[in-house]
Amino acid sequence: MITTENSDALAQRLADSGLRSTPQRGLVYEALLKTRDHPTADELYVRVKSDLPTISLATVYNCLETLVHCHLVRAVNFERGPTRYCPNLQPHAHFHDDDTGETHDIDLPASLLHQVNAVLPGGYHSSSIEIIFRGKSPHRRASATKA
Amino acid sequence: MITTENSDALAQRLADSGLRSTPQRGLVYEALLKTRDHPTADELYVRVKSDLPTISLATVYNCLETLVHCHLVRAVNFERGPTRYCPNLQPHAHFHDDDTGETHDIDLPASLLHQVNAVLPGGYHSSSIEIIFRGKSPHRRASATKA
DNA sequence: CTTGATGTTTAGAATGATTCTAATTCTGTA
DNA sequence: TACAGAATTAGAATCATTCTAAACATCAAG
Repeated sequence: MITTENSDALAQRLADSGLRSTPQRGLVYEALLKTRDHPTADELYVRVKSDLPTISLATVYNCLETLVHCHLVRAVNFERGPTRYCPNLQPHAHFHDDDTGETHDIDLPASLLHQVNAVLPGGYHSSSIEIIFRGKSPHRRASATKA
Repeated sequence: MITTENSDALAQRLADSGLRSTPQRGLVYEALLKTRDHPTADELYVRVKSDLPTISLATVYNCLETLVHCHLVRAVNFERGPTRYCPNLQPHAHFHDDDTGETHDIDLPASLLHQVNAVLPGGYHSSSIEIIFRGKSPHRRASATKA
């Protein structure tokens, strides 16, 4: 599963960001490519440890951060930090402003939800759909307000 | 902002679930309705404390869990638990199987992403879109596999 | 109106993922 | 070879959340 292609891609992407190619980074990436599941840092740590017993959990975290930064890997965890709550029960998406950290509600027409739901292959039944945007929102004032 | 309507709705929903209406639950709900932001449990704790100084953080968590359970409040935090990583760079959504805990990739046509993006009001610019489904997926085998 | 049974709240301890720190090791280049 | 910056490491620290056990409140039955 680890191919010269993948190794090269990794080395190339790292170089693009001015970063070094290291065994640890290679192994973490390799371990990730080897499976179709969505492992946690801890699970990867266990898997990589058999090849490189001296690797530390912190390094696995570091490598993952690097891989995400190089756009070779996607972090499938949506919000870092504490859970937030809202009393808005209408179907809506959330927009996270990268600059201010604010979360805004975005109304979602029912028709769009149907269309999104329609991409599910047969046999899948969703009880909820969560849509999160991330980016820049229009500022009302010069200074940022909270959350 | 706290109206008889809201109080009644709360009492009603609680009753529907066989739960009691308590000052703590009322205050947490009220505090949540009072603002359009998306407060954390900790922020709500601070706000509610001025009305009921003896309330504890654990109670705020409990009340929020109750409100979510009664469908009066939505928890805007997507994944509890550790971050997961995937090397699939194609645009795709994630489907969380409620039964097995597995995460499956769902392909997303570019056209759908454009449509989703189109719901953003003017001035919003998203750099990423995350779509998470939750529900039941078709089982291949009788027993569940991991993650 | 007493007595349970059960539901709630509370403070503080425990958990668990992640990040930080400071020391060590490595690598590429002068 | 030797230095500077990058990377790794182990372990401590952080922080949101959950757990625990005890105290409290409330309702229904006698």
